[in-house]
Amino acid sequence: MKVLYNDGHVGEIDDASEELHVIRHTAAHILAQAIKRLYPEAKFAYGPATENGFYYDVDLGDTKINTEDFSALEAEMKKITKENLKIETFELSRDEAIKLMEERGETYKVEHIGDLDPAERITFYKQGEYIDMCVGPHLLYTKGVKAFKLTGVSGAYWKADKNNKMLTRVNGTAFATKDELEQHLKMLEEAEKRDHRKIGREMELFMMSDFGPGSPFWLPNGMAVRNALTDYWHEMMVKFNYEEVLTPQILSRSLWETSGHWDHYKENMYTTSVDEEDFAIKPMNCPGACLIYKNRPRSYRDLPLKLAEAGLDHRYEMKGALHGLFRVREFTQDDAHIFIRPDQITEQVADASHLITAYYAQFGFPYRVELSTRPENSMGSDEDWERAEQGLKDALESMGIDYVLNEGDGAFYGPKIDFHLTDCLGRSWQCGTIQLDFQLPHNFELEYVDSDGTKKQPIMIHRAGFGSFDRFIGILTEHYEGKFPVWLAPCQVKVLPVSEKSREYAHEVASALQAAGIRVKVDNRDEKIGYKIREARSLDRVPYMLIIGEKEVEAHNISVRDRSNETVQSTLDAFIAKVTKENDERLG
RNA sequence: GCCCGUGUAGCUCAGUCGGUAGAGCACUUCGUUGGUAACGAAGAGGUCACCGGUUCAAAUCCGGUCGCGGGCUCCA
Repeated sequence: MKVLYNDGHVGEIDDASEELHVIRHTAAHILAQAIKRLYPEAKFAYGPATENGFYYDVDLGDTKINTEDFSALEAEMKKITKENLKIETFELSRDEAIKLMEERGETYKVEHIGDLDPAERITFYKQGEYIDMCVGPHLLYTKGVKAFKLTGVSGAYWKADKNNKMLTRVNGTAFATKDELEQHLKMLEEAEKRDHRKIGREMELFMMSDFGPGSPFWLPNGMAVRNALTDYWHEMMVKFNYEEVLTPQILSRSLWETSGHWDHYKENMYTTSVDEEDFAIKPMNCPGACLIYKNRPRSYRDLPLKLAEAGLDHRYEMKGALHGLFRVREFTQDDAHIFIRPDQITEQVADASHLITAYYAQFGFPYRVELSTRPENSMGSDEDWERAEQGLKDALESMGIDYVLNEGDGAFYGPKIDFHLTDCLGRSWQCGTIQLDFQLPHNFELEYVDSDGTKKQPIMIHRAGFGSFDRFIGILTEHYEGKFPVWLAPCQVKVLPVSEKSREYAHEVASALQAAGIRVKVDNRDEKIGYKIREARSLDRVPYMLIIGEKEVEAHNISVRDRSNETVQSTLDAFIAKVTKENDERLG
């Protein structure tokens, strides 16, 4: 595909994702041009291509745009592509650029020029009457944007700073072809169908109440999933040689002062006062783990000390940020704190990585890994950081894991590895994280006696695999569309008597399943079999239905209908063996 | 917290110009005893989110609060 670079030369790009980026960027300009035609008072801020489309931030004064205006806006954009305007580029000196933008009333662009490095070239793109300051590259003609759609309007702060003015952000997406756009829109529809808030209601997994915004209530079915996931977690903790602990919910202010949370995290913490002393409900589990470490003297022989905690944390999140199970105000982390000697970094980071990748293999999630290194304003010595970063790299390389390096993106207390899983719709979620921490061992004056008898400071690893049980169940719900694998399904087998004549036998069958540790329910209602099947399928999403009628009573067997909607005859014992085996699948 | 939108029965939604509410599903009861994705009938269920204002009269118009949705910001 041919593109126009900002020095005026026409180049060729052949990478599909780069092409898409240019198409979307040009679409953003076409959007701005259309906005300017319909709203002449509009002033433009930024209008980039993004991962999923493009947007333009615009100041419309007191005018409001909403989705009802989109058809007019899209029609104007369509018109601009049909006009097939030639896209041209030119360069101006700083003063000329400011003059041009001032003439056109583009105050945000003028401010932007002021923020640029004085040495930087200032280039413009022009199509018809529309001129935008832009580094490009762009398409050669507006006709090159063949498939686009406006997807929403929202607010966005100028320069993403909440102290600045709120601008109007018009979001859209564009693709190389109409087919690809259609496919994308279908994916969004599919995502809506899988929304865990909708499925959670249908399957009665969890509920929300206005009495506790951002705090899920776990209903019996959701609790069954959660317990199954927790059982799996326990098994993995044993397998990976962790010891499980539980630390208190409410701890004194002085602890949070020591950890630094009182100074740096207080606005997210719920605080209370008892006996004229300040307390806080824990937003994290690490300070508690540090106290356990300090409970007695530690030897170098005790390390690594691997403490796992399914810790319930409370964090005040801004109400606009709350979203189903994905973003809540109380959640249980699958947390762990690993206290190690400096020589154990590589080995223990690799161990934690093995655990996290084992989780993702269990659920069939592909994943990618990012390593974030020392930021500015970090604490600790150059030597510590270098050793820690090298340790993380060595661990990943020893496992043959490819990773993206984010220079300067680490926490102030240490470098970290993030695991981003990809669900069945191609959406990415950061769940697993491994963070090295020099700060808390320092603040809490943690130490161990080394082999030479001297006291040394351990390094702490924070690590989570699911992130939180709550959010992970939300992700799993969408990933499986509620059709959980047998071992996670809230109801594993639903027994459906055809009529009253087979009820007694149905209950016998159910009792046998229950005795075998299988989660089973009987649909006793006075309804026709087709009705019961429909509900078990579409609402409960059960892996197995047992159809029990007079034929089964007589033959003393069962009819098993699975998710493929095939029905087979089986003996009860054979079916119990099959389900039991599937229930143990996670143990492998 | 900010921007935009939104709030009517458990769920999904109608409700015109202001005249104190409707459907389907779910629920209850009765009838039906059925064979692989919705059996029939009847009944019950609502301070129209909440508070205030305008009006003879408010689900409807206005203001505020709260919740929810999509974003921003932040994040497990």
